Amino acid sequence: MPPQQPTMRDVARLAGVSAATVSRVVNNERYIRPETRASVERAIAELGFHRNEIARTLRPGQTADTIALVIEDPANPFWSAITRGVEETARRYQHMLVVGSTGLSFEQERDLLRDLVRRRVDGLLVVPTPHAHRELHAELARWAPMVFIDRVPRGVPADSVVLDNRGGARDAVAHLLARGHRQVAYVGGDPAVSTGASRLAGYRQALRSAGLSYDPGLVSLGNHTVEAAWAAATGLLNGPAAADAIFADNNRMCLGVLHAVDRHGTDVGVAAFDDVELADLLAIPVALVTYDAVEIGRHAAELLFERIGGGSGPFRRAVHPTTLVVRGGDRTVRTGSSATPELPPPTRGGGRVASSYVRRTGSCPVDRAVR
Amino acid sequence: MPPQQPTMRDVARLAGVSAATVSRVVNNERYIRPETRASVERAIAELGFHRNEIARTLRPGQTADTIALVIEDPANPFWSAITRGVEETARRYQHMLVVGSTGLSFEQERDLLRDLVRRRVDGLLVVPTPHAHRELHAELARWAPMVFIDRVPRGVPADSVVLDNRGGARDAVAHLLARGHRQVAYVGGDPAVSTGASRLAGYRQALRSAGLSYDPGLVSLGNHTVEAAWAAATGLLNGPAAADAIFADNNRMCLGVLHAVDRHGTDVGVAAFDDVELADLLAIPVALVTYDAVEIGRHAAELLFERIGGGSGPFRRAVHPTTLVVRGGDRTVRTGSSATPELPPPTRGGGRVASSYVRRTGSCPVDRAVR
DNA sequence: GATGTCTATGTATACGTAATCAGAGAACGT
DNA sequence: ACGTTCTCTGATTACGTATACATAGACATC
Repeated sequence: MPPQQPTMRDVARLAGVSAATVSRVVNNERYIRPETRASVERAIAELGFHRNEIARTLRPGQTADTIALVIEDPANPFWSAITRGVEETARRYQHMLVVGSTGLSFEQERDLLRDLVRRRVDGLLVVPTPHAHRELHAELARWAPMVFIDRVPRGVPADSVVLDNRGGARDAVAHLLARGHRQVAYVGGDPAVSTGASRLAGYRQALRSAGLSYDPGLVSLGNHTVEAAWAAATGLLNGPAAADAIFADNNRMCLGVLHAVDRHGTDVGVAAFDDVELADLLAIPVALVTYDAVEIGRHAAELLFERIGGGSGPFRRAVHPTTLVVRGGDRTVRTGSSATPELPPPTRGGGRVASSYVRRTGSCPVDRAVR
Repeated sequence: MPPQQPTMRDVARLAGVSAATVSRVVNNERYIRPETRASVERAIAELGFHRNEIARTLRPGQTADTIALVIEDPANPFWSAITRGVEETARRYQHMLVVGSTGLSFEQERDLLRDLVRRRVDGLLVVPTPHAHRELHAELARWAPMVFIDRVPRGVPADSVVLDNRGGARDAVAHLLARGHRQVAYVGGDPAVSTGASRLAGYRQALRSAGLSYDPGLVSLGNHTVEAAWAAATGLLNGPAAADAIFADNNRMCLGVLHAVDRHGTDVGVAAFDDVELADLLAIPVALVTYDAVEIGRHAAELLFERIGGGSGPFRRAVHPTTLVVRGGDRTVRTGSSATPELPPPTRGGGRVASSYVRRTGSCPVDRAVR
C-alpha cells in the first residue's frame, strides 16, 4: 500500500521554512524571496509533494469542484453518449465528474444521491428511477442544484432536459401507417418509466390520427432487455394479434424486435426510438427516432453549471427535438426530401423523412434546445 | 444557489448539546441517553443535516473511498462496457467512481491523473494514452495504486488487465485465409496505440503461418474513426491493392469497413476486433474477435481494491482471452462446432469458430483471467 | 463514608491548507 | 534621526468532524 503523501509541513521542514511559506509558494503569491522559493520548490520536487485538494475544500467558500451524473446503465449507448457530453462539459468547467448507476432501483438511487450530497458535490445530473419518491429529490435539491435528464419527477424545483418522446414516437408510427401497415404493434419496457408512457401516448396519437382504434392486444410491455423484446415481438407476429409492423420503445427493444422480424421472414415494418449502429446496413428498412444524445448531456451540464455559478432564473424544461430517419432496406430508394450524399461517410446519411421540429413545454423559455 | 449545509455545530446548538454529542449520535455510539439521542435526531431532521464526508476524510487514517477511471472516450461501447464493470465493482466496495476521458491527449491524461492524486483518490484505473511518458505513471503510482487497462506502459509498477490482441487478430485473419481469401487487407488506427501494434503483429503472424508474405500496400493506418476506415477500405478495395478481404482493427474501423464493403458489392471477407451490435443480422458474414468487456472492467477494479486493501504481492498482468465469432451472412450454415440454439435470444448465438484460449504473459500468475 | 465502576456529556485538539495578524528588517522620504 | 512604506516570513486560527481526555453524577461494593 502506498505511503502517506507528504504535507506542506513536511515540505516546510525539509526546506527550513514555515508551512505558511510553502503555501505561499504553491499559490504563487507575491513577496517570496527567490532563494526561499527555490528551496521550497526543491523540497517539493524531492518529496513529490501534491497539495491535498480535499483539505483545501474544507476552507470556507471553497467547493470540491465536482459534479455527479446518476444514470441507469453506463453500458447502454444512450447513457454513455450522455455521459460523454457531460464529461466533456465538466472538463471544460474544470470540474471532476462522479458517475453512479441505479439500474432501476430507487433504493440505489436514494443511497447514491444522499452519499453525493454528503460529499458536497457542487451539482447533480440525475436520471430518476421510475418509482422514485419526489420528496427525496426535493429534499436534496435544497443543498445541491439538480438537473434532471430524460425523465422529470413532478414538483421538484430543478431544470430538466428531455426528449420529445411523444412526438418522436408519433412520427415513427405514422410513418409505418403511411407505408400501409395496419396492425402496428408496440413493444415497450417498464410502463412506470415516464418516457415509455409518453412514447405509448405518441403511438396512440398516431393511430388516432389515422382513424385506427387502439388494440391492447397489440401492445406488449415488459422490461428493457433484448431477450424480452425478442419474445414479445415473436409472440405478436405469430400470435392472434398478427402484427404486420412493430414499433420498439428503445434501442434494446429494437434489437430484439429486429431479430424476431429477421426470423419471421415476411414483410414486417419496423420502427424504433433511439438510433442503432449498423441499422443502415440491414436488409429491411428501419425507421428510427434519432437525436443528438451527446448534446443532451452537454446541455444538461451547461444548465447545471449555470446554477452552480449562481444563476437563479425560473426553472427550465428543455425539450430536444427528434428526427425520424429511415435506415437500411433498399438503400437506393428513399422516402423523404434530402437525398443521401454519395461520397462522404455513409453512416450519417439516411434520408430524413420528417423534418426535425421543436416542442416547447410550459411557459419557461427553452434555451439551447431550439436550433 | 443553495445555502450552506448545516454542520454538527448547528445541530448541536439547536438540540442544546455539544458537537461531540451530535457526532456520537450520528456514529451510533454507546452511552447516549435516549432523550438526548431523540432531541439530536429531531434537530438533524429539522435542519436536514448531512454529515460532511469531505471533512471526515481529513482525519488521519481516513480515505475518500473513491476510485477513478481514466479512459479514452466514454461513448465508445468498448470503454462504456468497461465503465460499467468498474462502476458495478466500485459500488460493491462502497466506493465512489470518478471518470475522466483523455481523447488521445497525453497532456489531458497528465492533468487528469495529477488532479486525481491531489484529490487523494484511493486508486486509479488507467488506459494510458499512446504517447504517455512513463515517468508520469511511475511518479503517481507512488501515491495511489494503479491498474492499467487495455494498454500497458513499460516499467511502471502496477497491475494490468489486457486483451489477447495478437492472438485474437491472428485467429480472425487466419479465418479469412481459411475461407480462401488471399489479399487480406488491414485497416487500423494510430500505430502508436500498443494494441494496434499487437493486432498488426497477429495479422502478420497469420499471414506467415499461411505462407503468405507481408504486403505493406495492403495495410492502412490512420485514426480510429468510422470515416477514416471507410475511406481506407474503399481505397484498398478499388485501388491497386485489390483487397479481397479486410481485417478491421477495432469497432469503429469495423463500421467503416462494412459500409465500404456494402457499397463495393462483390464478395469481400470481413473480420474485425471487437464485437458490434446487429452484426448478426447483416447479409454478409463478419468474423468478430469478441470478449467480455464488462468483465475486464470488473477484473481491473478487483485487482485495484486488492491493492487498496493492502495487497502487496508481485504485480500481475492478466490477459483476457478472445473468442472468434462469425456473425451474419447465411445464418443457417455455420462454421465451427457448437450449433446455434434455435429458441433462446439470438443475439448471443453465433457459432464459435475458434475455441477460446488463454495466453499467459510473463511469469506472474494470472488470476481471474483463467477460467 | 470512602472508593471504584459505569454512564453520559463537554472540552480540547488534530487532520492539511490558506488567510489574517503580527513582526522584523530594509529602503526611503523628510 | 525618525517615521513610513515595502518586502518577507512566522505564528495563529478556522474550516467540519472524530477522538482523547476530563468531568460529573449514579450506583454498587466494602
